[in-house]
Amino acid sequence: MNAKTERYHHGDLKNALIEAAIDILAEEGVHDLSLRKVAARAGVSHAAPYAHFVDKQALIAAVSTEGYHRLDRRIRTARNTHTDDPLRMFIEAGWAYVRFAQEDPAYFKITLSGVVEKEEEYPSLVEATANAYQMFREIITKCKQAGILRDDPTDLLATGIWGSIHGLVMLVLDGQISHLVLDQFSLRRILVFSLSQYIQQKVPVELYDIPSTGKAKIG
Amino acid sequence: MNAKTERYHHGDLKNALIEAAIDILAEEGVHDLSLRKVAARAGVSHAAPYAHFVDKQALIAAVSTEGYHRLDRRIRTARNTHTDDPLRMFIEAGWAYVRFAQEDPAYFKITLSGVVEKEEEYPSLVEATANAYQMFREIITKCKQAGILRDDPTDLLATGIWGSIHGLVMLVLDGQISHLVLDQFSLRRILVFSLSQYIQQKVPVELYDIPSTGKAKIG
DNA sequence: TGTACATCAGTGAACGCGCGTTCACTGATGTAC
DNA sequence: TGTACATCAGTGAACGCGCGTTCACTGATGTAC
Repeated sequence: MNAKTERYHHGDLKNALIEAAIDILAEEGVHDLSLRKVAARAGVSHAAPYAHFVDKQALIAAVSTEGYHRLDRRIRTARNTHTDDPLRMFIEAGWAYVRFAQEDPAYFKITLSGVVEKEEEYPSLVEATANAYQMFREIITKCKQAGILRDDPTDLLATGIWGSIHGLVMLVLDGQISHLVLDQFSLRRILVFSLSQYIQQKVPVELYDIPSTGKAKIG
Repeated sequence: MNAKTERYHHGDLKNALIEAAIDILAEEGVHDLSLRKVAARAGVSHAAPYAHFVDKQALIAAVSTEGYHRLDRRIRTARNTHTDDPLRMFIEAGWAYVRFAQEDPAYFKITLSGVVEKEEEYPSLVEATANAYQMFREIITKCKQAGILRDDPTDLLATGIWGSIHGLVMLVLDGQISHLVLDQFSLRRILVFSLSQYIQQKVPVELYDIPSTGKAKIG
């Protein structure tokens, strides 16, 4: 199916439009996202999107769905990287959420800020959100089994922890956290501090540092 | 100064415009807030606001400032009502935040979502945010002294706890929390659960219930 | 108290803009024979 | 392989709309004498 690219007039306008929208979000923000700009960026006339989306809402729903997929993929990667160390898995999963938000604030916000009004009309969006939440639940279950988290109801833990991470991210993105605070404590540090309130054992100091992407190890 | 109402053509258009904006936020949401609607609602022509605000941003900054004042007032009330019971004070302060957001989601969002771009140009807004944060810090300090909270840096505690409450609220307002979860646990219950992660003693069960506004007491 | 003038809050017409959406169309591709 | 037709992705003009902002003005209030 991928080989079909460029087959028709454009080839894969639908996905090109989604990508264009994501680019605009990254470069100009939520308030400058319009169907006309998306079309222009994809190199088609401003009426072309209507061949693929019934209206603007539908495009946004598609963008949001893709956002959940990407977020899901990132957290899943963090989980799979640390299957043998649940504590680390827990923290890196949260950190993946923070990084996703920081790297593309407008995209993160449109994905998670419930801009889509009638969510039930977009089944793939509903599925994407459910999948992401389900994976998050699995991480929590694993941590409960490992004794990292207390044996509280998973949904209660999930909601509290998600809220903790989400709120921290939102406050930072919206410039609500004073520089006086952010100069004292890195975002990573604040995240680990928040998460450690839920953790039933001492968190090793090295987890307070942002993990390097290289493979170098000391010792 | 209050007696001056109705003195001039309108009397107190500046504040009337702020109130009109708040009404529109409550009834129509953030996306339907325009200078023209605000003016119409206040009963003046659409150019009249320019006698009091240099542009739309300035009006929004004033609305946001007033939002911080109201939020501040609510939390302060919760604090003053429970000076002799720090644990309760802590939880009711958080609950005041949640209630404020729930009662007027759009107003809460515009106040806390950093819509105002050049915040430093609006000193009274900066002052309002600083005051609210300062009061929150005081509550936390009091709880540390009472042994309710651990002796971590106040700013770290403040940021973590604020993030916890804020994230929970945002996820609920944006419809991200599944009904399957909200049917199991009330928002109050989730809030107390989140806060109790920070609390260094057992939280009495009755705090899981929403406090009645009446003065009736059992026993 | 009365008149002349200054101040300034609020008016109403006008501006240019970008928006979402529609519609008759064009023209490239796919399909039947 | 070649022709006729159907399909449908993309075009471009047009629509009506509400927006933020400006500007010359009006008319009520405050002030000086």
